[in-house]
Amino acid sequence: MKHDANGSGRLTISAVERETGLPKDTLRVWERRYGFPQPARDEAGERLYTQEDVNRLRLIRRLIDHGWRPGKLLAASEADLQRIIEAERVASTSVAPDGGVPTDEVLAAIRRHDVPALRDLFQRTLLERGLQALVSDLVAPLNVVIGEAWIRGELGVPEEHFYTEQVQSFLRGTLAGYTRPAAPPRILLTTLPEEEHGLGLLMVEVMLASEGAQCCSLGPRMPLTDIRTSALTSAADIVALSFSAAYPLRLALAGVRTLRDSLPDTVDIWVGGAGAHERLAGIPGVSVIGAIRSVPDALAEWRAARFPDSSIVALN
Amino acid sequence: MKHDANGSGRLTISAVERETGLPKDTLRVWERRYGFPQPARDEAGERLYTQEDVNRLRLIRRLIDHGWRPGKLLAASEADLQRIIEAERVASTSVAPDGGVPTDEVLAAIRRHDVPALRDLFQRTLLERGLQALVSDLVAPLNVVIGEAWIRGELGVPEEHFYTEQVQSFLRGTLAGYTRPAAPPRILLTTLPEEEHGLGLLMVEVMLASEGAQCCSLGPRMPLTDIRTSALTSAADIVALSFSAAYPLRLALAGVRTLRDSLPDTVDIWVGGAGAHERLAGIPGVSVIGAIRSVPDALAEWRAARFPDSSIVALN
DNA sequence: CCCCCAATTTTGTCCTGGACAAAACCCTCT
DNA sequence: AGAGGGTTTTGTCCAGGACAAAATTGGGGG
Repeated sequence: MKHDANGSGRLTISAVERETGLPKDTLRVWERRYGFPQPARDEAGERLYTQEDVNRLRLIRRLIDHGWRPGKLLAASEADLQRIIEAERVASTSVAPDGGVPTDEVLAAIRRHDVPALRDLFQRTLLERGLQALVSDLVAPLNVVIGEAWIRGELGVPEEHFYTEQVQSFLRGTLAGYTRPAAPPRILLTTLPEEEHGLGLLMVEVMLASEGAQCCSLGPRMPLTDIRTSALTSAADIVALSFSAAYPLRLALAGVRTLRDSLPDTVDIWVGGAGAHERLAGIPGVSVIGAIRSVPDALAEWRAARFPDSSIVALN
Repeated sequence: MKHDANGSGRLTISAVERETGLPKDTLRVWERRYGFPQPARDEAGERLYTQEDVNRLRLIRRLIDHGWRPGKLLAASEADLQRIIEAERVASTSVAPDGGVPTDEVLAAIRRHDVPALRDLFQRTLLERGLQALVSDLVAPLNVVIGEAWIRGELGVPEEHFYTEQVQSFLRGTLAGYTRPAAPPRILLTTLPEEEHGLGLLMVEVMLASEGAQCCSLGPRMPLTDIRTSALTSAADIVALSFSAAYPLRLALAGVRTLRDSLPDTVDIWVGGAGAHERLAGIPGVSVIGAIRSVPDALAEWRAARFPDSSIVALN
């Protein structure tokens, strides 16, 4: 059992895996193929990375997530990397149209870790425009803006976590204080095991709950077999899954197909999020929710189909 | 790039790592040494584990976390394991005196995925006994009970997720609606990257916030260097870390030591949770919070030391 | 011109089997 | 009973080879 922390401030390979999210195997194969990083070794021949290595690896990882190829990045000099970052900055700022969202104000608050400022913004938006608008017109665009700021290096990991945490707290809090007469459908919300982002799920839950649906969220990272049993025991009408953009389409297709086959036809499957590709809609019994704002429509449609004459539909 | 999901329902080694939390290296060395698990192989010679394997590995992991030795467990027959579980049951039921916690009622509600029942219970407890008692006298014991029930096979993964999700929602909701005049200290809450359980963190946040401290939670899984920068930019007085029982002491020691070294002496470090071993208290400038109920005392102590004559202390 | 399909390169993950240090355990001696 | 020292257990690391999936490139054909 080797230890991680080491008086000299050097990091072992597992510490680097932890800090960067890059698997050990990948770190070793990069070293073998591209000569970077090239860590020192301790007496036992084990790798010792510098903090410098870690910083650069994080940057490289960010750029890979944004479509750059590892080979390029690992062969790149420091100057090359700076040029690439500059290119990214230009590309993203020209694309993002912030429709009425106080982008700079929010980014500043996040950088300051300013809890009250964020909560005020959410609270104000909630009171002025309502819960659904808060989610679809403020939180959803903010997510995009923040993702982009992160790529440009203007926000770090903790800032992103901080933001996510604040949004989740606020939405959950609002949800908790908000009860309506329960109406069909019963909806089970979760993500597949590789998907650990729970914010999208919560946003959907808010949209659904504010229409009176009975939501039961299992949180993220649920194994397929467990989703199945859970849907059956909770007598769910709909299973809602959320996919982030980073989720590989192939895995999503495979997972949703398997789930579809293992659930009765009476249970619908809804998929949403940036990673919910159109092709998922090709599977019978699976609906793709294109944008968060269209959740209420999808719900109304479901109700109209199942309870054509009921007042349930009129509820909304 | 091998894929995880596989039509036949078999799992690759990385899928098993994900499902059980056991590193690939460990899975391979167990196979080599103890002959379990002994997965089939695909055409390429890669391991394919069964769902059965995963279930047993999960159980074994739980028992290791409870102090059993891997060698025993991996050599054990199915009957041996049952006997060990039985021993655990006896030990746990005799130790855990459920002081007024409606254990059976809660377990039944969880099995039914009964959202209203759980919320009612929390709401009732909140109104009758207050927020801090809700956390320390209901949620904390329930966590133990549910962990034990899981070991005995009476609850599955989705049930545990469901419970966690409901508790988190309720606590966050209550917290969101609860504002007090902000007082020192400023506290940064998070967990180290290997620790993904955020419930303990939230419980601490509730205890602290209800004493008027300024909490800033980053959620779980924060890299060490980011904790450092974040603590500095948010001018935190205290960094609070949570460790579950499964967290290896060695890693906790190493992580906390590194963090301690990288933060100024004016910033205290508090560690709590079932994995917060006494030995962590040996590091100067690190306090171990033994039980969730002692959080308010620790806070009062901090205030008394920093603001001996201030009314801040009297606030509580 | 664009779209689709096949060949090629890139890239991440898996494999084996050996090694070793830290942790846990066990035994003895005070 | 507690401290100290030896032994066993256990998790993590290494090298370097292999290979399949993804991404890219290079044609044709509509």
